[in-house]
Amino acid sequence: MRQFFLKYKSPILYGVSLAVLLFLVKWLELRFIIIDHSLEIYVGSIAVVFTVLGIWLAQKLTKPKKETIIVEKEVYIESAEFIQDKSQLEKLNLSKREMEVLELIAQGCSNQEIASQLFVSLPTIKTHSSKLFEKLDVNRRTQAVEKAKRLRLIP
Amino acid sequence: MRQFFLKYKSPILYGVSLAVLLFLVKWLELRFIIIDHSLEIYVGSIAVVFTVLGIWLAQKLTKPKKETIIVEKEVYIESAEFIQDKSQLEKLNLSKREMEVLELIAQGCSNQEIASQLFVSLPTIKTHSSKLFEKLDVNRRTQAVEKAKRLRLIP
DNA sequence: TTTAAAATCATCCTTAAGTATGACTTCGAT
DNA sequence: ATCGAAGTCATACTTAAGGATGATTTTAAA
Repeated sequence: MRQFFLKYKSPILYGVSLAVLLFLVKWLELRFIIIDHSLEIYVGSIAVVFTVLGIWLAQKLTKPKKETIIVEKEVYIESAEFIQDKSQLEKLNLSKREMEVLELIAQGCSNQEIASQLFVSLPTIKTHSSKLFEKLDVNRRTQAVEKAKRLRLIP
Repeated sequence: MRQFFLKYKSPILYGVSLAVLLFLVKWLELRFIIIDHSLEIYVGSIAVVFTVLGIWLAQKLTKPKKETIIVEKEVYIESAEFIQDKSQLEKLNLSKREMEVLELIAQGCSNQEIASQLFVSLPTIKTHSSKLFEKLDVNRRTQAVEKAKRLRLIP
């Protein structure tokens, strides 16, 4: 019994409301029909009552309108590819040549090998690496590699 | 003029609708009042019309329900966890001490620093690193680090 | 066009790194 | 108990790396 009521709650309420209203209408009809010139009041009341009923019905029956608010949530994904940290690169102000030398150092090349690969002399590479170490605030190539990887300058 | 209409669209529409309805009511009043026993139809029509009006009003006036949608924004980070390649480790047959030295080399430590950290002498570290390089088939610490990372011996 | 940064090369010097070899100890496995 | 691997330390030597300084040339920007 209770379950039945709960299940058909809305239709029952609507039915009861309608019955009450119709009774009210009939009663009003009897009351006001005998009083001349009061039809306007009667009709106005009906209008108001049924407008309210309509509003109530609409709120009961229609699905609530939705307004979407988009919130961005950061999801961390481990990536196979390497993404260079451009901001760090700017901060450190490494020149193109210094960056090349850094990459070759990271690959395990000796200064002589780097010099050969870049078609310059050994002292040139020494100068580059010295300035590189200064900018990275290190004093050994292994430290430079470790720091560069940590700062995401190289893979 | 057009802007004014757009701004007050809803109130204007409501006003017009109301005027039309009242006119309709008046007209119906005149039509039906002379026909006896048709008051019920008249009142019923009024009820239906204003119920519909109520529904329409409710839908116009109800505030939309806010719904938050979380959008995932991808942020790339380097892999959090490191998985050591045990099979490679076995193949290379690196001793415990050699592995420790390798890790410290990768961190950018000098031989002297490694010696101090492991509480042994500098020549000992040199011996270890020499054997390490031999096993890794390299001849510089930077190459050792590069190869060890490539073989997934160290992060 | 001038100027500053980048890139090049050089020299001198110091230190770190790497190679080779030998010796000693410890410890687990045969 | 013996053997070998691992670990330790030492010496001597060679080479690479790093630091300091100066000079020249390119190149890009003010």
